[in-house]
Amino acid sequence: MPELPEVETVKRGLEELVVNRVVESVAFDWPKGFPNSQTDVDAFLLKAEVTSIARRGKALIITLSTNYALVVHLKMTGQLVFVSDEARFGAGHPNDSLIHHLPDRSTRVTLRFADGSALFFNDQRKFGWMKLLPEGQVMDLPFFKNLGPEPLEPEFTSKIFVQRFKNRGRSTIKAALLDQKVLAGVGNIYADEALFAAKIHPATRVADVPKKKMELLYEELRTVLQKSIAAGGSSDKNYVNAEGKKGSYLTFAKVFRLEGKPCPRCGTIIEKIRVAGRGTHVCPYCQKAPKTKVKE
DNA sequence: CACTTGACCTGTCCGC
DNA sequence: TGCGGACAGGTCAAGT
Repeated sequence: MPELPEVETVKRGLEELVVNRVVESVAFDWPKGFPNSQTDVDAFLLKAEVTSIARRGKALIITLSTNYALVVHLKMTGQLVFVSDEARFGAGHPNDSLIHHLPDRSTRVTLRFADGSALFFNDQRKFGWMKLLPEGQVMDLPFFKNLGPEPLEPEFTSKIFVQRFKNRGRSTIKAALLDQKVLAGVGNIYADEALFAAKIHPATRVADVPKKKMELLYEELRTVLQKSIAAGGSSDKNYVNAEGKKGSYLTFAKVFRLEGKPCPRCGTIIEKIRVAGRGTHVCPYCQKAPKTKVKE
């Protein structure tokens, strides 16, 4: 699921909802996704206060007063959902209805706070993970090694963007966009949307994309990511924010999951093909296929 | 090293 | 209705 805009949305929600809360209990039985020992949890998570929330790429970093941090990756179907204590917070809280549904069968870890509220880590497909480790060791996790720059940072210029694709000339532009070593945070939805906006066919070799087009792609990618954050991200299926609510970006999407519908720019029917091993949405007229034919 | 493919899981949808 | 297969927002390891 979550790509940069979705994870950013969750991050902002957690800042509002869980910072300053104190962990009262932890329920977990998922060695693969949350491998920490009970001893670690007791020592560094129990009684800890949540001090801040950060995002790097598609990962969240929840920092604790114990100088440990919880690092969370939601992968395809992960959710971090906060639920208030109905009795304490009163009826009418935005997600009161969730109280009666969570935990559910996809709940892998439950953090209960001292004030009666709770944070649920749900993950239907169990691809996600959460690790508790000293704050100073967070960036040593394999996930953060070689992770590319944040595309929305002000210092991330068009020039740097173009440079990141050096040595990737023979891969398709879509595969390169999805490669977290090139850029952090882009996934299947925003790769397709940005390539459509820049009128680049996803199967084009990087070396065959003119510099002008790369510069346009830079602009369009950032625009798409920003618009999605403003819309609270995309909810194709599982994604919800920290209040359990869906994002609305897909109502603005131009090609993603719109195969069979007319292109909003030219009316040609949008096609779904396979590029970089992923389902890929293109307008065959706006995004001219490269000469070297790729299997569809 | 650059690049591609399959594996990791669970659930759903589609065709027979 | 039942069953098999393909597919799903992401990374990894292992292959070429």
